[in-house]
Amino acid sequence: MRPTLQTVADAVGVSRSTVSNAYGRPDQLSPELREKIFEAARRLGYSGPDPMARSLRRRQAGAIGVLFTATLSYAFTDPYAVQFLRGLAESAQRQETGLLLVPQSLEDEEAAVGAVRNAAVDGFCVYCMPDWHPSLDAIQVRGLPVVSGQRRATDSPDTLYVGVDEAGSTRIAGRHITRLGHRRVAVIGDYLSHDGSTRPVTVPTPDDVPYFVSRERLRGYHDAFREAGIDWADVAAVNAEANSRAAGAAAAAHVLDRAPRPTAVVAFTDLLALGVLDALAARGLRPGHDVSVVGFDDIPEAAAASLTTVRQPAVERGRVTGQLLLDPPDNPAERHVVLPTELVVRASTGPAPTRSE
Amino acid sequence: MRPTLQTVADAVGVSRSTVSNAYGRPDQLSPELREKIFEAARRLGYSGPDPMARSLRRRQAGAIGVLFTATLSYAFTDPYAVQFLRGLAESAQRQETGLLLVPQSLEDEEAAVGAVRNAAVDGFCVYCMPDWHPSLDAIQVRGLPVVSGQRRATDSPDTLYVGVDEAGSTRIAGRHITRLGHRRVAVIGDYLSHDGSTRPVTVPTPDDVPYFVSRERLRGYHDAFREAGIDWADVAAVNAEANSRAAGAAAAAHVLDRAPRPTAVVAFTDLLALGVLDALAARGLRPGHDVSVVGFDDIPEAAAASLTTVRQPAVERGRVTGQLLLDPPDNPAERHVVLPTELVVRASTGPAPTRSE
DNA sequence: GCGGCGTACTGTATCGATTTAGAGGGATCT
DNA sequence: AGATCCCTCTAAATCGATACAGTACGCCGC
Repeated sequence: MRPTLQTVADAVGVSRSTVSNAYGRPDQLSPELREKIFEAARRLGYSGPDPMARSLRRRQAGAIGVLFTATLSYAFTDPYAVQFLRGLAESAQRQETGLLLVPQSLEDEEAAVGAVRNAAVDGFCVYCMPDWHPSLDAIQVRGLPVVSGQRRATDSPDTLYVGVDEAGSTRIAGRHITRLGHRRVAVIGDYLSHDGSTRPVTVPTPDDVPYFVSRERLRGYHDAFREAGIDWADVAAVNAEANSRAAGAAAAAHVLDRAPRPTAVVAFTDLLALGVLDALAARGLRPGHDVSVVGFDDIPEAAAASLTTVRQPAVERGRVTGQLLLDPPDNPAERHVVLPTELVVRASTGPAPTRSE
Repeated sequence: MRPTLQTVADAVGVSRSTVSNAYGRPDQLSPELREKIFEAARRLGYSGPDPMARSLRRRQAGAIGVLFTATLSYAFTDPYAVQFLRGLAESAQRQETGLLLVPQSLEDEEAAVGAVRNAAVDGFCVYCMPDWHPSLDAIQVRGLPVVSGQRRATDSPDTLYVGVDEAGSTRIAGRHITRLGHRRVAVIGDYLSHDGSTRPVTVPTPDDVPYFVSRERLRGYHDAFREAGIDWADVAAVNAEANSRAAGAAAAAHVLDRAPRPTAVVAFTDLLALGVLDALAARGLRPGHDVSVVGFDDIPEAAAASLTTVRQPAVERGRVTGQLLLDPPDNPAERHVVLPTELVVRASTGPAPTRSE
């Protein structure tokens, strides 16, 4: 049988409490006794208080849960997500806390909810989940601190928020496009529709989009385009089945190969925008010349590809998320952090071509 | 006070056990009663059995711990690590298990050991830790299943292993280099010396290297070079302070800027090799022409950079690791998995230049 | 009418620690 | 000498659940 506190206590001839104190509160006993206890522990092969028992008793898990869309494995293929996690990990490490990646799936919602309910964590970080996903409700019920980068109408007012002004950012990006003279534009985004296939969709108004981030980003573009007198009905919208380069390219095909080709394509993420660039390259079209392209995030690859994009502080966002989660401030003002963004203009955007085709 | 099993049991008028069964063993009670219990739970805001209490009682945590060198955040900057994690995550998800990233640090070993001791997990995956790190011993003491990609003399024979034939792989890469006629070669690797700065080091024999993977990779090159009649004392070795592109470039500077410039540089990872390519570019030297470069891993960026490298199955390695961890086979033969590697020859290697400088 | 059996549920011990109040005893102060 | 205090250490309650043995009860067959 594996040794427990009791085993060690008996061996040394002290009480269980004293052994516990030896590990957790060195000031509660004499250094000699403490050393004697450690000695016995070593001899018996006792590796310190059992983490689960300790968690139960102290009512804290020493980990924060991170939710991700789609398969857990997907999280690692998005450079933006990776950066975000980096920041989060930094904060966590400072507090001797681990990161528990909670497997989430879009297909098997039951399993996803189960994972949330069973996660031994002190708080959750919601990274990117569509509004309708039941895991979000399951999290609420757990009653733990939650930091989210998105908002839903049904969210508890306790939910902490760390994000950016999504709509404001894309509004500025949209104005950049319209000032360059573009009037035939297309939008490519994930979660534009509830059904996740790559195909053109009709989005009567941004309010219809079922995922916060996409909704807000669309709203910004919608507003900017309207300001410039563009009829929303003329703006092509294509849903991408995933936030990946390949899906971006596939979505781009739907707008690039059709009669009046748009002169500008705005994408909701850099990964999608890079896919659009791939699609342009495949057709011999010059980015920023024949077709302007805008992304979002400013991942490292964006600079290399000369992609105009909205920069948001990925690592910082993760870091702040971690801080809020591990030590939630009481002051309501501090519970809602909006980080700055910046439009980074590169070569992928340029004046609208004067004559088409 | 938050509701517990007891609260719900009292509300419905049944025993605690029955409520527990309602969640964990639906076959133990009538569907009607089960529904009644869930109804009450919902009404009371009970979100299901407490994960920590459940973990304690069932003696299983529902998570596996992943250790990484250096700061936890570093894990995400290495594409190879990301791929590995992807595979691991896939296996874990299949068993409804989460991944707990256990913060490890090289500076604060105390904290690192503490993190290992406190991790509520069912097993550990050792990804890349220098042999001397005390966390490795701490893991042994925990007595949980461990899958490692490395071997130490002091490792318990129970340790599961998933890896590749490191020395065999670099031996083949080394022969590739010597067959191309290279005789002045340099080696760049991390953990070549115990002290982690970027600088030339003297490594009398591969056995002196304090980290399994580096030791084995060095051994392969050592053997290949000796086969070709190269004097080991003439092989320049440079330690890289980290497994990063920047460190690779910095290390390369030490060999490229010195009198008889090597005609080939072999690096222990693709990340380091990409750094070497950067260093070549900065000096106007042509890879595969003036200087040949070899990496290891075959990360996605390697193909884009035309880097000759050893391909090892990253995702697969993660996947197998997960399987072994969650369901350790009894058969000793299956507890030791060696995955295949392959030398991928690209443009970064070519015949040794006929005359120097 | 009684043994045998299956279903549906209960009671109790247990998982391994932490915490709080407090006991015992020597040193210090008055 | 007596009161006070501090320093160590102990005892008992508690954290929230699960496993297992056991009970109650209805039903079947002979």
